[in-house]
Amino acid sequence: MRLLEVLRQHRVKLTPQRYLICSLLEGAKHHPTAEALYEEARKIMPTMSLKTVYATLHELAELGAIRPLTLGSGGTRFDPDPSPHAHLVCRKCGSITDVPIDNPFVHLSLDVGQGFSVEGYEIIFRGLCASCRAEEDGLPEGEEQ
Amino acid sequence: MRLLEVLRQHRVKLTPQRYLICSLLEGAKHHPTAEALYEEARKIMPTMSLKTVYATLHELAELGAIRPLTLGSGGTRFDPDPSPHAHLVCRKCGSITDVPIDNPFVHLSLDVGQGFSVEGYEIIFRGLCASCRAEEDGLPEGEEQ
DNA sequence: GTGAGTGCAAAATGTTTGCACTGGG
DNA sequence: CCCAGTGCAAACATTTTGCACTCAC
Repeated sequence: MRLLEVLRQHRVKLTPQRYLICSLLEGAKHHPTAEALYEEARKIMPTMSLKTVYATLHELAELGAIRPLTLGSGGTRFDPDPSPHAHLVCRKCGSITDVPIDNPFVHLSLDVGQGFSVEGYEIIFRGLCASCRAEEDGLPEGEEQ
Repeated sequence: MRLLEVLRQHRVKLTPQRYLICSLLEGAKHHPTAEALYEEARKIMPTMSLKTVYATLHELAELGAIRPLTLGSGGTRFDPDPSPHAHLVCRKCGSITDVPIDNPFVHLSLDVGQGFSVEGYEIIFRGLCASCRAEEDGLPEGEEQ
């Protein structure tokens, strides 16, 4: 498992808590919050503390193994895939979908000028996902989020 | 004034508080926080409440007149320029600089596939600004952020 | 008797918990 | 007010240390 590998390589002690958090993260398809991971973890290890979840997520982020995403509402989310990709955020259902950066739709140069040396970047597309769009077009009734 | 125009067009009542916040925003060169606007506003209207500042900023954002930026630390910032541009965020001094999107360094298509209809996007480059880079290269002594 | 190795408890180290608190919104 | 996230001290787990003991030679 990738995340466990990273911890091992950095001589971080592999406690049961860290093990559990890593496996939940790795299995998580889409960008969970710390709170969500905490709930999941408690189903398996009821004594798990929220603090530990945060601590572990910060460790993993520090090591570059995961990416924290601040998308504007509802707390930081964590992306178990640290490789470059953009995120599609649906304004209605809040879903977050990945888009590879190396596709014809997105192109960035790391030389942005102004003497700025780029170390990383984030791209967020906001809008409506396919299913919410269908809903909004199809049945215009009570479409509050 | 652009922001006032937008409020008027949407039949939002033009209270003295909203008027003040709009003018401060419009004058602000670089991405103030709600807190900063609040401080400014109180110099002129000492009874202004932080709550009102937030409310007004959210209204303006809702109408697409300004852009909230969640850059990961130090509170949400508000960009009075809603036109497409990326942001360079310096990890050392925290400065935020605009980069036009329509330059050779950045290119995005609004058709990102997956049935997602893009309504807006954000691009954040993280790294070191020119002056912090000079500092870090030049005098390697106590370069903690 | 001596050196290699074992058992065990105390000490040290590192981790987790729980709760109170802060600060943004 | 509410909620995401943090600080802190106490609880806990694991590793290391010191030392007394055993056993083979």
